[in-house]
Amino acid sequence: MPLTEDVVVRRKDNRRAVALEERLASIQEVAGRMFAARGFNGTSLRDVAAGVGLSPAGLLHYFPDKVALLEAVLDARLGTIADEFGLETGDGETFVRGLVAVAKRDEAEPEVLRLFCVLSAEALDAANPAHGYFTRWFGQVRSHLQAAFEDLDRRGLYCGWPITPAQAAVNVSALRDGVNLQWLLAPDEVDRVGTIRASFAPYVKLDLTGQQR
Amino acid sequence: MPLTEDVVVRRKDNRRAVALEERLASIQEVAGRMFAARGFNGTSLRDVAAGVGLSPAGLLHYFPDKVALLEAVLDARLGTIADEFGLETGDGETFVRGLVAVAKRDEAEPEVLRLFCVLSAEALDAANPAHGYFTRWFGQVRSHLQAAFEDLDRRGLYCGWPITPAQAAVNVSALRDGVNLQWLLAPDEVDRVGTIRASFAPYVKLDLTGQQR
DNA sequence: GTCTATAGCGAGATAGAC
DNA sequence: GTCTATCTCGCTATAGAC
Repeated sequence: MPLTEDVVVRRKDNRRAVALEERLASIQEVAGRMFAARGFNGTSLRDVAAGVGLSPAGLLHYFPDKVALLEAVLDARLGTIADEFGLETGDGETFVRGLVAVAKRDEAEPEVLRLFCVLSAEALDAANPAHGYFTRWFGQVRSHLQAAFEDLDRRGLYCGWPITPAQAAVNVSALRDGVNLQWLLAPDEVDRVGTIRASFAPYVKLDLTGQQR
Repeated sequence: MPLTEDVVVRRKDNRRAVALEERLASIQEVAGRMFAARGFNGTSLRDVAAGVGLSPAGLLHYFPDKVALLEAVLDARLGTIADEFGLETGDGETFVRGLVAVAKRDEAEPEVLRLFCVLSAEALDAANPAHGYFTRWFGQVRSHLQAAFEDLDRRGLYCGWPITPAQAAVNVSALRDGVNLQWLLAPDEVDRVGTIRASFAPYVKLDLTGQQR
């Protein structure tokens, strides 16, 4: 009976595929933590391999080289954030509330913030493999934020004039990045979430003090 | 005549001392440029040595090791900024105007901004030799800014309430750092100086549009 | 799929000649 | 004061056994 054989084979393949996915995910997580702590340049394949219980050569079975590993980490971490909080809906209010919620949640795992801070600074060098990635990312954050403010303006919920939505987008996103850096260096002296939440106040008629999610 | 001999010797020593100072300064400048471009971890002593026309061993005649070189660079670059624009006077208005002037001037040489961005992100790692340096630096910027706002408040020139001078200090300094990062990645899309100047508007009754210095 | 072994490079730092 | 030579180390990546 060829049908049965087919099914068995497919199940086996599925199990294998799932195991592979899990392996890839756990490598990415370990690598992400280490990149966050010591940067991309400061982290060796040996470190990552040891952290995941493999030899360096064993690790390179899953990712052809170090840059591929970096790209996988960035895609996994940043890609998730974007669609996790409904940040792609085009609804300005949802977007703004989503940003505050993300800010709150990130406080629980500062490694993601560090990853972001460290890698984006390293990526200032045009020769860095993540340079294009971060240029694109910052541009997207700005333009999404601008679109959100414009959407709110259409609904009479934007109160920032004469500051334009475009300028407000720069202000809010820059303040966010800057306060991350300061908070990571001195968590006790900086109220990160409060600062981020308050940064919307001059521009948006929304009560952001409540608990979402 | 012992007097004459003494003078000759002292002149010689002076010439030597001056030459040494110049050598040290030029090494610091080259190292600063390279640290700004590729970070501390990403820059090798060989690179710096080549840039200044020495062998690696020759370079280490002037600085005992790589960390000493980093500290010299930081002291030279950041130490200068502080007293250059009267940022230590205790006069709030001078301080605020000085910050705007520094922002304007830095635009001409982005390497300093890059140096700052890259090294401060690397320094998030507690094991980084500049970790303490940057923790201190950010703290000082915040407290100086807070003192400036408090001074202006005493003179009736602070209009930020209910936002406290301390919160305003976090907001302004964080926005500054964040906009630096964004501007370095996309200079054409971000109006850095305008953003920094405008960041004071909600807090301070000063006309900052004019040209100082 | 994971290993050992190793090639090949570049790093930081030292020793000692000149 | 600056060099050459060298030590020792850690890194990325490859080759090939199991």
